[in-house]
Amino acid sequence: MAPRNADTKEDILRLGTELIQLYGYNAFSYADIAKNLHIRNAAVHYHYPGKEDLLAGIIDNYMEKYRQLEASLNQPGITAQQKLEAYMARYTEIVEQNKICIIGSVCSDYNTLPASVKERIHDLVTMVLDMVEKVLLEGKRLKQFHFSGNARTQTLLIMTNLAAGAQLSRITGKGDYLAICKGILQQVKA
Amino acid sequence: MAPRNADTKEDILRLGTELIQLYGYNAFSYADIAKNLHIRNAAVHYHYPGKEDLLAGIIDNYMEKYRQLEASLNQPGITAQQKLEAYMARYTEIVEQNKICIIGSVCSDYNTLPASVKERIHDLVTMVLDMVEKVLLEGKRLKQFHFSGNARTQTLLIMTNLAAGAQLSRITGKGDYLAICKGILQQVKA
DNA sequence: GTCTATATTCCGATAGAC
DNA sequence: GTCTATCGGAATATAGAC
Repeated sequence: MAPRNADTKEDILRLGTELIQLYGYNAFSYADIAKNLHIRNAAVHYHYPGKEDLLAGIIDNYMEKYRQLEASLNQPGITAQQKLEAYMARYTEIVEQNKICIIGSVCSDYNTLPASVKERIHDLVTMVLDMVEKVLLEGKRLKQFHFSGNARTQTLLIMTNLAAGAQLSRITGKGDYLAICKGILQQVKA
Repeated sequence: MAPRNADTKEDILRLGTELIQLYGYNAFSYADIAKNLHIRNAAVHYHYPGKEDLLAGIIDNYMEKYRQLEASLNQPGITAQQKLEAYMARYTEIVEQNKICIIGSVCSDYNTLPASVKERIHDLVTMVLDMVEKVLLEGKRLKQFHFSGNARTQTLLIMTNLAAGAQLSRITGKGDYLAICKGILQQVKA
């Protein structure tokens, strides 16, 4: 009666996320997941009927994690700089594991994805950009940040630095990524 | 005696490049190329025995194009800003065709590629970064550019803005990419 | 240099038993 | 919820004729 492993679905989600970040959406298969979790191909299909369902689940889960991070940062006493650094730390963790962020990874395949998944990706990107923009605006208002131009543009500059910085570090090494992080903070420092 | 089409190899290279930039390395097949060029699967294998050979050729060709661009810019009377804008224009052309740059595209699959291809990608990235850094240094020396921090870091910031900017524009629209371009020039303007 | 034909492997997916 | 078994299709790749 009790399932052999009640968390299989969660395990698939976690592993799928990892495989996308390490090898890309089109480079891993249900067989890879089955092998790693010591279950059969069919069991994966039970939880996620199609690969696109799995991708949708992974993106939803990624959004949820971001929402949790934002909630945990919305506490009195946390400065805008600390919030920005917390967002940056997400990318740093990724880089340290030789991964890239989900968005950058699926972007190569974006034009091959069904509309429903594209929408989810769009929602995820919009959400993250809005979160960071809010932090930049807060920092500027409290004189903790300084930047010319509007907050939206500065957000775009920072997030593209981080996303492609993670990608680049895979090719040229982590040093470049760290230089980028320093450069970002330098630019907005009051 | 004369081949039906002496430029088949060139056509394959051009189309392969396009498919990588539009759909990603793992999302297109030799069948796609054959269909589009109205030749057979086997003919593609004749010119490029394996898909990795094709990828290697595409990267080599991409490097050559960059070398040509740099050579065409190394003429008296061309300002550093004009050079930088010429490099940026490459990305803008890509964005207008809903493509992303080769490097960003293959980065998702990087960990699945053979060492020989990884080295080529590394060489390409190194070359492009060096080219842009040279332009930034020249601009600073001639007081055409202003930026704090070293030229290498500024190069990393700019190139990650462009690479991920192209990726992002696929998801949120070209407006964000254009804002990024304006932001880049704003940052280095003397 | 391109073709036909085919080999092999893998992939995503499903039916039906347990 | 997981299994065995299997299907249809697509991918990479090669042999050999023209």
